[in-house]
Amino acid sequence: MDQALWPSGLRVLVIDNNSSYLSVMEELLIKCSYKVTTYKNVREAMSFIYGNQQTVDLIICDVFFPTEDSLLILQEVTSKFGIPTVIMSSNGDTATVMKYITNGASDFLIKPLRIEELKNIWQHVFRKQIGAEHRKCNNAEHVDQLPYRTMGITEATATLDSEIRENNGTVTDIRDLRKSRLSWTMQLHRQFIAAVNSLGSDKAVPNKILEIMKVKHLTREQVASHLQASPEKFESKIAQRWRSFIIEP
DNA sequence: GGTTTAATAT
DNA sequence: TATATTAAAC
Repeated sequence: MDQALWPSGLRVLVIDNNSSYLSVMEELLIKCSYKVTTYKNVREAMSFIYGNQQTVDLIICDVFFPTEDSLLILQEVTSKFGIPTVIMSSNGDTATVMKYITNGASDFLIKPLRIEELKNIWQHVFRKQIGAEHRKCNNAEHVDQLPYRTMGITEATATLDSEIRENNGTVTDIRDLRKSRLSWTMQLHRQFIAAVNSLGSDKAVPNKILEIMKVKHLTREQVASHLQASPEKFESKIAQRWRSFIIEP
């Protein structure tokens, strides 16, 4: 293969709680002549990204089952900074892969990763950029405006024109007189999840979530309702019970 | 008495 | 099914 064709120096951030596999990944990626940064948890990795903006081109992240909210933190950051994310897992059942891909992951790779696969991951960086340009030209609705549970990005949905947005895409107002009830869009849901995560899963109550989200015309009741329906909340509760079950039987 | 959550309604 | 509303529980 022609070494010159590879985008050497691509800055890759790897997140995996298994430190031995983290070093395996680092070794493989360095062989691809990428620049590698490694982190053992999502939280630290995200603060690195916030502190060093535009120094990461691609993120490779392990699925941290059962605390899947890490994926949602990733989503928030990647959508904010436009960094493509590749998910890796030893378990590659179709439902799981589908779930991550439809939630914005650029690729889903099965462990153990071969260097042949890593040599090609740079394509996601370009694909993402091209996709963004394409969306701009077509004046297509943004993925963030789709309902957060939609399975396919091709599904047609009316845009919420009166969702007032800032430049970074953050929803600041949900008022829409055409709609009788609120629709939780991808972006609104991300902000919700970000708020839940910034509190703990134990301290995440409707009032505090609402306070952090800073979305005009969003009510405590709406947040409460969403919190009940939130699969993330549900799953983290299961995880919590799991832990307490294991620790104190 | 406000807030949260379970249950129920739409 | 997703969101809203009710009402019990905290």
